[in-house]
Amino acid sequence: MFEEPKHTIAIVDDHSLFAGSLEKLINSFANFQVLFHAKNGLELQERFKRETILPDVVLLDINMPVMDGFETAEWLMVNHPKIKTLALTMEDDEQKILKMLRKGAKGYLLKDIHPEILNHALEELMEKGFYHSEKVSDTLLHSVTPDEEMALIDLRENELTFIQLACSEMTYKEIADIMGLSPKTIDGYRHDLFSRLKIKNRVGLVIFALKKNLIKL
Amino acid sequence: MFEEPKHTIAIVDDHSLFAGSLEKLINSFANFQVLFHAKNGLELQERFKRETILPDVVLLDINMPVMDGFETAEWLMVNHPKIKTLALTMEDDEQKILKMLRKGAKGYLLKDIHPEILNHALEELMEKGFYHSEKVSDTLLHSVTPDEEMALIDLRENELTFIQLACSEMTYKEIADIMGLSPKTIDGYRHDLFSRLKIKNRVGLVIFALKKNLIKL
DNA sequence: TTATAAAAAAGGGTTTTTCCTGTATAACTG
DNA sequence: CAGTTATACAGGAAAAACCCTTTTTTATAA
Repeated sequence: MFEEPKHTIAIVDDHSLFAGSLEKLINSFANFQVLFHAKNGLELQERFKRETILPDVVLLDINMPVMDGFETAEWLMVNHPKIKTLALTMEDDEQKILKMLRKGAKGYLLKDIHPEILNHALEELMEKGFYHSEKVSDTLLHSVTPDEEMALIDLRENELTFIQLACSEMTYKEIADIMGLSPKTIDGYRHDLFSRLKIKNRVGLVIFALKKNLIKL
Repeated sequence: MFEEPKHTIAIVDDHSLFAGSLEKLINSFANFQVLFHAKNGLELQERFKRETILPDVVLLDINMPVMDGFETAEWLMVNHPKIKTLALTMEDDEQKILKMLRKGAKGYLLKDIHPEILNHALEELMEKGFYHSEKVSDTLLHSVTPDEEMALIDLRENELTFIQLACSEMTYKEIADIMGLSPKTIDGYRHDLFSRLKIKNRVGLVIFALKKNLIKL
């Protein structure tokens, strides 16, 4: 019987227990095997320099200490466009999913995963070149269908911080103090976001943040 | 050589991949073995009814669909006080850790775990009766008074309507119009509720309403 | 009917939010 | 280099939110 060579996979994940078991799981699949395992994006880059054989797929966690999933995905897209990146994360934050896809990820999976789903995702990824779970499909639908341009808005780090703080009972002055910026700058953030998000006041901001999972209750 | 009986453990965790590998890991420990595995608190209860042998330890995830970690910990504390509960979760949310400990958990571990740490935690748990990771110890120190559950507040029909409208982007003037009341009356509602609910502004009101399910997103 | 308690309204004040228009500066671009 | 863009920041002013106290209305029960 003809034996097709297995697709190789690199895991980039800081969670040692999870990544360890993930490796075993993947190696049990018929068509896939783990090539190596890196703790963060930087380690991945180093491995790429040393290794002669590169993986077909990179399983990429978003939350990593040194070089996070976004940076790593971007780096992979620029430097190794043929390698398929499958984002893997706890969070079902719509913003993050979209951002990850824009950074070049070919698919997105929540870590709360069943073995069969992972296998299916990998198969799809190799066959069709992309994979999206149901949850992600929903997200994409919501962003494409004009549920207003709300979904397409990308927030800078400062803006995200501002929103999260504005969802507390702090005054803008207090927020400015915490963020080490002038109250006038904060007011600029506020005004800018209000018009971009088409909201009228701080209540609107809280509702936006909740709908987009930018804050937890 | 004398062989000491292993301590038994039940895992309550919705994440099948994680829980599965956790089980294997625990079974590899010298003094511990997994007795069974439940997907949520309800399933745990059912198992407890059926089984004659109960576990020494319950590894309890906070985030579960049907009966979450808090409820389950509380139920265990009331019905099986001898069983030690070790909370296990992604989130390092201070409030949740404290809440979990108040619900009777004997220890708290972040899921991002190393095998040795888990083993150590379990050993400590059996020996000393409790285990706290560094992070949790910090949290405990910082918490002077764990804020009590929001007191049960009874709202009149008008107040409820006001709150619901105030959770939109309307101004108080507009709310007054809709409710057919003077803006000054509405201001009275606002002021009264702010002091009763111990909140500082409208953001606080939205958060209260969401926590109490007075509004949906 | 009258006492009284609660709800509604108002008066009058301070603070915060919101909305403009505009400047300074560094970073990027052709 | 000049021109564009992005970010931080300012002043001023109107609107809304917030706070405290007092008065009127309304309901209702002794």
